[in-house]
Amino acid sequence: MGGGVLEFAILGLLQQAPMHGYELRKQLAEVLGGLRSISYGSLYPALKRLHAAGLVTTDEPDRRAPLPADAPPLTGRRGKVVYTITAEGKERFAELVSQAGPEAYDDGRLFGVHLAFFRHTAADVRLRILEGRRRTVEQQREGLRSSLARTRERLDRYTLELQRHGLDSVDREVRWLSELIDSERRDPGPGQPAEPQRDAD
Amino acid sequence: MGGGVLEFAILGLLQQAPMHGYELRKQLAEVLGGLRSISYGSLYPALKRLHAAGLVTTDEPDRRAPLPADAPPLTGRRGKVVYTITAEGKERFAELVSQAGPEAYDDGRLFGVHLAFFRHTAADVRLRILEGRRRTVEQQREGLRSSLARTRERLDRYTLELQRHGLDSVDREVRWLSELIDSERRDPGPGQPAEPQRDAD
DNA sequence: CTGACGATGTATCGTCCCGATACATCGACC
DNA sequence: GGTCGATGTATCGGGACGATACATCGTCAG
Repeated sequence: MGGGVLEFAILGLLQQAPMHGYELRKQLAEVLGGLRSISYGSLYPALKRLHAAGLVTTDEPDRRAPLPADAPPLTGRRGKVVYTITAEGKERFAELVSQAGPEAYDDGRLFGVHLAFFRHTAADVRLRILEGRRRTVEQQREGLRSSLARTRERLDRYTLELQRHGLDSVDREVRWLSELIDSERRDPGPGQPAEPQRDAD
Repeated sequence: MGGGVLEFAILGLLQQAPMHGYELRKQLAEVLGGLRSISYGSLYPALKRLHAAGLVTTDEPDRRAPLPADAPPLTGRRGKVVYTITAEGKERFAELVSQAGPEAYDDGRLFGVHLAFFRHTAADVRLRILEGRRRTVEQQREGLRSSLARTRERLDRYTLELQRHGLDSVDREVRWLSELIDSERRDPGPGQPAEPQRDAD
């Protein structure tokens, strides 16, 4: 729940269709940045937590195979397990998707998941998340800049290059976000732009 | 030891001067990318492991203060602890610094630490690490490229943008590495270019 | 003088996540 | 009939993190 990046992403994928863990993992790798693929050591515990919380159900198929006593160890015949999102799960996902506070953009991974499911997000929330993310990254950039300015002389060439490259990446991220924001403002797409917001909690 | 990114970085910093944990943390944040600062929940366990392995010693100062019995709870008077690298620690650091295999560049964080301590690294090892890193990142780029080509139609605008940005970052990293490699080849700096390597362990 | 505050400083807890690994089934191809 | 690779479920040990508690020190206001 606290971090919960994975749970969020899993709910988002299961929203679209029920899936096996294996399939889930592949989709997850694509959605979450492409490089860093998710490990089973994260996935199955996350699914277990979601199941315990009643947000997904498992469609455990026939493990009623006879299995005669001639196979001594036989720790427990594995079967394919299909995970399906529950009504509560959909509710939770809708909640998560409408979060527009710092928790939605301060962590880059969480921001990535939000972005991946932006089509389930209202236009005004999208805009606030993008702007929040830009502010966060801009602050990082300022931190890096001043740190680099302070230590410029004391560092060797390689460390300097590393920092310069990092600063450049952050700079590009800001520009990328700015483009997204502009484009979002020009064409808000589906979702209410800045609606009532009267009876929010 | 397996991962051991932090241990490596700590040894590298202590190589230069003995330090407190607090100071270590600040320096670490600068060396390791600048953005992601290290947490105490990582730092102190790492120091404990290093201490247990005999790679650092602690200069625990006077905790022989009287402390009369009028302070009931008093879990155990904290004192500043200065960490100093041992001869074994220096040895271990020298080993780590001369690793030029996949473990040095497949993990980006580990590569970052290697780069941060490149001035302790022989010129030929530097070059092999940089080239290895470039190969790794190039493979990531190809993976991303083909994945993007495969799924281009099925993805919405935001996911697409995320992947495009990711691909762009990876692409820039390759170019950055290429510049470093060229520069390294033009001016190898200190360190033997392709030396004996006879009596390694 | 005193007390509040922020920087410095050490340390642990619960939890998430990861890499490695084991176990298991299935189709294809030789 | 045998092996290989893709599919598939699951656990283990350990590293890293955020939050938090505890403790010391200088400083500046009242």
